[in-house]
Amino acid sequence: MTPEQLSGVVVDALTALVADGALALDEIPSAVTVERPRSKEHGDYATNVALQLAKRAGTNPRALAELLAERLRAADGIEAVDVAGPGFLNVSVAADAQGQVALDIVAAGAAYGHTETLAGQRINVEFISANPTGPLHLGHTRWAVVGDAIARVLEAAGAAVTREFYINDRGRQMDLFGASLEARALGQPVPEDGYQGDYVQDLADRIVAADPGILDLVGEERTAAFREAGYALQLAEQQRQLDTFQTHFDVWFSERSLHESDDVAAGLEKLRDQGHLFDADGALWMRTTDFGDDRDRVLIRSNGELTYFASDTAYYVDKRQRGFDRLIYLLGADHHGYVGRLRAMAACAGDDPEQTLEVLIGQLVKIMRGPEEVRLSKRAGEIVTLGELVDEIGVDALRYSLARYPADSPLTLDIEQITRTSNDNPVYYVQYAHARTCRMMANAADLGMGFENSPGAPSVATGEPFDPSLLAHERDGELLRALAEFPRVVASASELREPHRVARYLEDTASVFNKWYDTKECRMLPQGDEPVAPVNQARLVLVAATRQVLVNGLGLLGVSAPERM
RNA sequence: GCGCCCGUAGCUCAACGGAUAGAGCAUCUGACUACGGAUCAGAAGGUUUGGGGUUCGAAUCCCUACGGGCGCGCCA
Repeated sequence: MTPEQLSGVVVDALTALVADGALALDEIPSAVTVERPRSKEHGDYATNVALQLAKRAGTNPRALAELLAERLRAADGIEAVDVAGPGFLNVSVAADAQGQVALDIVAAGAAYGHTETLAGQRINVEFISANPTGPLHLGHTRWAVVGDAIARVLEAAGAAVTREFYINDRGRQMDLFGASLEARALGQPVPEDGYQGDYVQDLADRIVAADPGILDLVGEERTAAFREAGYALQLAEQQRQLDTFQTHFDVWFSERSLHESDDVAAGLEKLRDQGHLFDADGALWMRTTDFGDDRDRVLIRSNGELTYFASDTAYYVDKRQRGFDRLIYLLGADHHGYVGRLRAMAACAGDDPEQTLEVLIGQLVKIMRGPEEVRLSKRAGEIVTLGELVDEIGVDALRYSLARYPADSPLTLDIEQITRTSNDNPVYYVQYAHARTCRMMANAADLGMGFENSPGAPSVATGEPFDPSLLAHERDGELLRALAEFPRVVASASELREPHRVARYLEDTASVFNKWYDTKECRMLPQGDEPVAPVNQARLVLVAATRQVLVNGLGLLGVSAPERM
């Protein structure tokens, strides 16, 4: 029995109590909170429903709990119900109802954990969105992992998700980039505020090597040629890096394209229709203060140039016109000042930002090498790049290490620790547990254990179908409860946009599995010359279910699940 | 000055308002003729920064003080 199923049983019991007149409740909830208790003494599942509803029902929590307990004891699949503390209901599930979960998981396969909670929603997730003027760095790396994992989790909850990368390929930074490349190619010092890193020299050399004629150009034409050549190379490099990092975008959206098409004009027109634009001091403004921004914002400067914010506004309108219900932006903490004007801008465009816009602020990452902080200084050209991190740490360990923390908390990573291939790094702990399930299943197959066609079919070795009531050991129950929780973890990770919950859950589940494995009474394979018994077959289904959960969970984080390590 | 984020074990971090605040690392004890030991069992480590409040119940919500990070351009 899964938590969801138990929730349904409790709701049925409430409904029956109200129908019988034993309980006065104006509204019966459609679902109740069911938790996996920390302590084993509190049963398989616990619910606080009596504490939540007592006041509304005009009774005290213990009395309501007793009333409910009596009903629940009579329900199918429930072994025992206790009332504890201020009014918690602690429920023990019958072994066969619990064991059935393993079979359900194996039958669901890759779909296990998927829900329909966000079905029908079209969501755009924009993340990284770097300038194409240099390598992706540590900060981008965190957003690559978190943004992609959020997208995966939203998909698992049934949403239609588009991953989008906004290329800031317009404006002053691009021009500075071109000028920096040109200066390097000519052996001149790079301009004030230009790009300093060694990679600029490398790029300049590659550009000249590919097109020696570029040096014969003059003036702005030459600067622009360097800018465009550098843009192409850097963008391709970013795309290649993200590809090897298992982060794949559906849309690479160029800021320039907004201006080359009519999008900016159309976006401004829409805002004008809504009545939130005005002229002052020779510039065009948006009255974002109408919607809580702390100052109005300029869209067209008095010199006629469009601001970055004008692009962002047009981009927002464009996304909405492409049919997205909800736009999620992942921004670094250094951009949090931008949130207010984004929300106000959405409101100026006639939307309710509460419904259409969601800005997730990610905190910065500090990186250590043992006791030493690895200093990042873009000005001095010292940056830790995505490529370097992948080379040193590996895709799986790097992704996992960044995915297991909430994005809104500052993070310190120790390179020495996460490169260690021991259980210092939880990614190997989870992957090892998965590899172990694979080896066990292979061993079982060697003994003729296994199921043909479907796991409910009679076992090849015993001729008996899976009997869920044989998974009756305390450790079996612990493992089943952990596995049953997965869909709920995925759903909450998607609702809260917190994929780290999946990682924490996987560590917990791997730990429960390892404890189960270490329990002598729970051996899956027969020992010595013993024949294969139905209980061995039942445990094989449990192992197969564990493997499925670990595979599905690692998949949500974009981390591989190797069969051998 | 105003605004946002944060403060939990020695370190890095968990904990949809729930029961005795949990993991890993580091420290100390144990289990290897093993379904893969990259594992498991155990010890020790806490006034959840301080102080008020809200309620059946607060690390979590509100107020406040202190400490840390970041942001407040007709820059991008």
